[in-house]
Amino acid sequence: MATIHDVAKRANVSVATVSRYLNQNGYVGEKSKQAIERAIRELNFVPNKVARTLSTKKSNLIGLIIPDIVNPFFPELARAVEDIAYRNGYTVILCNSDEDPEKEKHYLKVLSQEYVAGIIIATTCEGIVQDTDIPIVALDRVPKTDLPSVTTNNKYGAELAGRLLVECGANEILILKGPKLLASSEERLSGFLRAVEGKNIQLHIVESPYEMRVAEKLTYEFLTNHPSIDGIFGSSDVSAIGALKACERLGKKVPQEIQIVGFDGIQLGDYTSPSLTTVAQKIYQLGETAADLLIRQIEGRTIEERHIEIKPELVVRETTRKEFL
Amino acid sequence: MATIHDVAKRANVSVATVSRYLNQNGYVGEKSKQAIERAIRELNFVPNKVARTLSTKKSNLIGLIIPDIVNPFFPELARAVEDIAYRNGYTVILCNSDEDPEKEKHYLKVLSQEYVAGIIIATTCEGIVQDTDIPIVALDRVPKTDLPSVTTNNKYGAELAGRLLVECGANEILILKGPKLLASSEERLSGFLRAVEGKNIQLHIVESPYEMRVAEKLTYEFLTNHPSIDGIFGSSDVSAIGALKACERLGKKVPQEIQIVGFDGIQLGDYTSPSLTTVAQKIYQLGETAADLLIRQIEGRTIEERHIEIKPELVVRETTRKEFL
DNA sequence: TAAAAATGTGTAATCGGTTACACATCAGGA
DNA sequence: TCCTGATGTGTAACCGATTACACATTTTTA
Repeated sequence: MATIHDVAKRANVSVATVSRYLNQNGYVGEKSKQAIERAIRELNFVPNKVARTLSTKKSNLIGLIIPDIVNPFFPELARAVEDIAYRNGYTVILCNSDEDPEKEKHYLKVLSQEYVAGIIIATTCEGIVQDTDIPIVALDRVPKTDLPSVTTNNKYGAELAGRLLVECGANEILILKGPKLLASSEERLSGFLRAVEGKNIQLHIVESPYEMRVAEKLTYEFLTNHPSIDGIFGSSDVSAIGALKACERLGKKVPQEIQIVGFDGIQLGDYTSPSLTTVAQKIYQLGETAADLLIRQIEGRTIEERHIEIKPELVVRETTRKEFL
Repeated sequence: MATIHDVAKRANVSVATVSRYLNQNGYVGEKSKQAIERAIRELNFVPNKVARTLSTKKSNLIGLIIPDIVNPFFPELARAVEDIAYRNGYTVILCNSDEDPEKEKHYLKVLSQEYVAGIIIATTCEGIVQDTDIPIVALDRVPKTDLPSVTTNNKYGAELAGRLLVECGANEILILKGPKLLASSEERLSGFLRAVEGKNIQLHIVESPYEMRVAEKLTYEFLTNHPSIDGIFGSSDVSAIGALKACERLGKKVPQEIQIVGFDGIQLGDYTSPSLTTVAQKIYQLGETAADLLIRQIEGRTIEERHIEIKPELVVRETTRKEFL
């Protein structure tokens, strides 16, 4: 591999000049420029990023910390981040935290050792992030700190779900609430409640983790004891799909006997039968926005908004009835 | 951030000694060791990976090049790779190639500029990989070169699918073959054919990309013209699920009127209704094995097998009939 | 036309590690 | 007792870039 010194020698200039040419800062005369370009071509020179990073203390790497890429919400997010990174000359390091503070800490450490240019973190991270001067953007789940963040307007979205179920004639609704730890889960609950309050609807609230099997089991049990339930709000699509499975097992017709609305808009919801009506987060847009915000920060450009909220969108599919709309 | 020099000074030894201590090579006396440990603790010293990489020309980064993380096959693969990497002190750089040779080339270049320790590549990559001395493992799709590889035994798997359809009484089968470019697609076809040949079964072969919507459309049209088809083999789960959707739209009962078998074993197949019978690749194991093989190579350990094949497994769910088994 | 500003370039230190090599000390075997 | 090999340590070059600073030349400006 040719180095900048080889190029300099061949072009009969100093390394400083080559470096200036490469980074397009400082002055470089026309003649030198030509010579350098020629030398670079002939030597097939590619600048060494590691050396550059060591010197400038800033790499072209972006760290992406998410709970688990296998969770269907995250691939699209990761993809969006990667796309934007790619377009801006950055590369993405993928970190699965499993929401484990130890792993989070480990990755934060590793990433800073790698001099990453910035970090996007979509995980609860209990105030772990603080010490560093690396640009960070919080995604989807805002930690308590006041990091720049990109989130979905959960309350608004859940309200849409609530209104839809009400309009479609649900009278007794089971809410599969998400884990207490997640702020988003509480927001969704409160948004939903706001939509249905005063509508004379009977509500049941069950807390369920965002795992299909568990949600299925909980719903199955609950529906067995409360057969008159005719509407379910899953605080995540995964729970909603679990609920859908439970209805199927119980022989309850969806949407005729029970209507279901999820939240998230993961691809999966489009492939179930019946396909899932849901409040779709604009996942790609979330990732895109976060990456954009991060790169802005990295490059020291001005940031208009530090906290960006993206409105989700109701996607009416087959687990709710159409006749009312 | 403290450097190795700070540690050396504080421990009253030379940087060489500290470095030896850090890397556990060369001799370090007991006294020096104690002093160094103390200094490291007091200074909160963390070695700078970038400097280390520059010096040794080898980082702790592993590049993972896949077509698209959004494709449901890859998150689990990526997760497996990341898990193994994590356990061995490596970190994963995620690259989506979209099967685009330009992007592949770009990433290969970037990764080598980053001095990645190794690369796992799951993409067609037309002989692009060759020049380098970076350890590489081909995953899932073997390029023509003789890179170490980890693949699913596609022929065997497709044969299982064929046998199952035959045993379950299918007489006229539609094969949704994958893209010509993919070797695996041809292997699956040939495996399937081997299983059904001589069984007096009528076959139709349609080429379909691994995209649900397209597969759905193609199947819909084909079934409209060939209503007597009673079995479908999707060369990927995604196509099979598309086919399932098409059957649903046509009012064909699955598995009573048409039976469907997919290939891949993506999570999605478990959540459709009816859930998809499929030949499941051991996706996690594929990723695990590839990562393991790569790290072995990186660390210069001996490699028994350069080409590892993993047998897939029939997962009988609800798109095939049980009574025959 | 002289001073000031802009342009062009090179030298050498620096980023933070690794490691070849030289050298010192010490134990054990002949 | 002398030699040999193991043990322990430091000096300084090196990995491949960036960049502050000094200096030379050319162009503007007054």
